[in-house]
Amino acid sequence: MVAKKRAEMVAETRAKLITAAREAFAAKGYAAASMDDLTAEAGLTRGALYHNFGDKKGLLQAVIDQIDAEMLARMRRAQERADTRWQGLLAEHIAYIEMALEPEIQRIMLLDGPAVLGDPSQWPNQNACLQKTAETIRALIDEGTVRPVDAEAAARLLNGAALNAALWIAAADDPRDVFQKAVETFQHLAAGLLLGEE
Amino acid sequence: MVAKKRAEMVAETRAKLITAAREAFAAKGYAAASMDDLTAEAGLTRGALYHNFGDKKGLLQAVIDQIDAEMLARMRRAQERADTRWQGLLAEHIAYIEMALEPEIQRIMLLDGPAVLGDPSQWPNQNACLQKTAETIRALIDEGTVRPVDAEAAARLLNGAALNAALWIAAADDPRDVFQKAVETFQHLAAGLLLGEE
DNA sequence: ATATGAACATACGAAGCGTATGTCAATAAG
DNA sequence: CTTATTGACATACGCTTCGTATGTTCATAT
Repeated sequence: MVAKKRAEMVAETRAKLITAAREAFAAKGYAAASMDDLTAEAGLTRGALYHNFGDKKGLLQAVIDQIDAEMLARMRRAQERADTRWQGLLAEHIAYIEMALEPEIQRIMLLDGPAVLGDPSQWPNQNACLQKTAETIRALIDEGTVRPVDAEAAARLLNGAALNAALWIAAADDPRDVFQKAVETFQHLAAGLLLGEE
Repeated sequence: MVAKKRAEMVAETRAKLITAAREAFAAKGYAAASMDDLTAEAGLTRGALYHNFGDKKGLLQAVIDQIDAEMLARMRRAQERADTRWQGLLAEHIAYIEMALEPEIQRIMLLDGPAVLGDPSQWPNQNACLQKTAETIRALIDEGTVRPVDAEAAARLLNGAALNAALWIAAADDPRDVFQKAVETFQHLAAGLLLGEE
């Protein structure tokens, strides 16, 4: 059955372009990645690109959506493996820090993405990672583990701390050593949200 | 005395270019800012730009150095006004959050800068804000207020949290309300670094 | 007085993006 | 079964922009 449905062919074309774009954006950065080059890499031309994604930013958006979904899945798995909900929250962020170590994620999600498309939390995707963290924090507040702070605020600050930790680690001479320090400090910070017995 | 020294004229040219670039980068973003346009705005041509700054990235670097110095001064003033060193640390970051509310700082320092020049901590300027925070934390550890964590790690995570808080506030419908929530949550998080009496 | 070099301006070439237009095949219509 | 239409690309074009190569002017050194 060589013949393929129309929709299948389109999906295949889009997938090839997104894959080529991921590699090009990760390797050269968004601005330096030529659309002629990356479409040729996928065996196509810019025509296919503009037809399917509108413009260069549209392609970046599609790449980001794909990566974001993968990140969300990994965070979810990390959280599910934890014993308590609180440890799940920590595990979630440690997973986030680990992912941010990958050059591809750094370049596309943390540097070029926000610069080109603006604040991630305003993305159509609604920033699934962030939503997920806020949800977890809400549950922790309800069960009395965490102070009654604003869940979204807490999620944003924790994510920001984790993000910077990742950037720091990535640029370090000894990533392993720095990773340890970052995680330790992160846990102390996060503990500031716990409901003490004062 | 109309005649100016050679060095003065050069400094003036550089200042005019940097000023025009700040406005253009802030208004349109780095990528969309045309060097023909911004040099014309300063009453010059691209020749002056390439002579003084090498290339477009060099000009961005100069703009960033200038803004970074201003930010450092504001953080220093905020810290000096505080009663205790710990409150100084908090005041420093609240000042940072406030600054990051300005579109100019957001666009240039938080979005385009890292995307174009890479990780801020690797900048020649050595990221004065970060160094300053780490220094303060070291002092707090020495005086026994803060846990003996890695000072640089703590500085990075706190800065990251503050940064994301600022981005969040900037995109909010009601910045004042969100600002309150962010600051409150930030203080809880930071308190996680304090040496408890456990 | 002349030479030299700094501080710009002008001119040129190359690359890249977006659009406008063309082509082909698949499906819908009659 | 024939024809019209539309989707899915490819090709061609113009415009903008960047970086460099080449002037040009003026101050300062000799």
